[in-house]
Amino acid sequence: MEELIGYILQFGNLNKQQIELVISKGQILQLKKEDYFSEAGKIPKEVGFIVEGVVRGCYYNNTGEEITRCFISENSLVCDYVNFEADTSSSEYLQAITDCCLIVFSKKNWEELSHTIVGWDNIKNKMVQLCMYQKSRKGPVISQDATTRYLEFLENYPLFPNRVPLSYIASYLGVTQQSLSRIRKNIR
Amino acid sequence: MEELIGYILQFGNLNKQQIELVISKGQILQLKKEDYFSEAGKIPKEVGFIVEGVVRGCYYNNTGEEITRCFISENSLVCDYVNFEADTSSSEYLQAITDCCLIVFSKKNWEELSHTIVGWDNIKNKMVQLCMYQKSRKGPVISQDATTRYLEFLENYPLFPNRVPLSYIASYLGVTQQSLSRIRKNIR
DNA sequence: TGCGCTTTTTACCATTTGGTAAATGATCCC
DNA sequence: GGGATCATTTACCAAATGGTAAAAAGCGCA
Repeated sequence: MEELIGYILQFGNLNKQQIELVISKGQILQLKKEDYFSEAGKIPKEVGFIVEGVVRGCYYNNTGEEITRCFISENSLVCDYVNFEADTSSSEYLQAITDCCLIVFSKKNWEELSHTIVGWDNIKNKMVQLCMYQKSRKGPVISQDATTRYLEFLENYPLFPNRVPLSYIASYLGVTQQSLSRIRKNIR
Repeated sequence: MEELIGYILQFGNLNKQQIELVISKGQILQLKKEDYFSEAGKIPKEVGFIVEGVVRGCYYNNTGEEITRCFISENSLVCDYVNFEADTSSSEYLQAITDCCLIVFSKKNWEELSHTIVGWDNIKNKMVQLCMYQKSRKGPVISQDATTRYLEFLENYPLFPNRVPLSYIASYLGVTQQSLSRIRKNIR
């Protein structure tokens, strides 16, 4: 749990008792590679924090193709938060792409923290908003060519090429597998 | 101010007195076409709500090219909110691309609403998070070809081609002006 | 109205990327 | 270990997009 606490304390202060309370509300969840954390068409039921592993956000476009929209790895929240809050159904899947260890909070427990810890809402919203902000900044830039997008991807996620299949990275970058394979070859 | 109040009440309830308080903290701001609402490298000082007009988010990439990252129009918040909250400097410009009428809240006034209206923080955070969420969903999809991106842009922003220059739309969609012009021609 | 300026369109060709298919490489399971 | 399955690379050609340049259209202003 230390990772989670360290993460939270970036956004505000909690005393020992409050930290204990947060810990008591979280549960360990192990996901196997390919397991879903949440699914398109369903209402997200939990907020997660990734202790170990990589999760991707993905959906199927109107031609049935599977598109990877984002990658989320250690020390980050994972949740379709707007739909979690509003009890509305999600439009994407959140899927483990390696074996993962998460700390998860049920909606009930997550809300109880708001009621019992003064200042929790402030911390919570800063966390959520920073996550959303970073997601929008770390993603591939549409006006760059595919090679540049891949090079920037490597800077943002240096370890990923070893951890996740090429096909996921290709769809994330908006190119075909073949093109990405060619780009890799030309870089060397 | 009715537009603003209608917008806010989507996210929670306020009584008449509270509505008056919100109104009293907002100020009208008229922007001329090409004026900046906030600038890269500076700390955002205000939250805005667009009553009339179109604003774009843009920045200069490492080759000095100007990239339009998003469009924001009527009945929407406009603010680099994470940097506004954290008093950190923004990485992009928010620029009026038509004459605009905004209602703006200084940081001081915005924070006073939190202190004086119970439940304001809840409303505020829902507004901000929905804005961030929508921005991430309305944008061009990198895995689609340029024609599809333009067609979806037209669905999301049907009136824009008449209101904003082609060059902004082109950089938003990640294509050159020439390509976008050709795409327009082929669609007809 | 006519001039100068900016925006948009068009044309040409070079380059990048996609689609299809096959070959190679890696992994899993029996 | 061997065979089946999946992931990645390579090749070939077609299609889409970019770069440069010039023409046409639109717009503000005297």
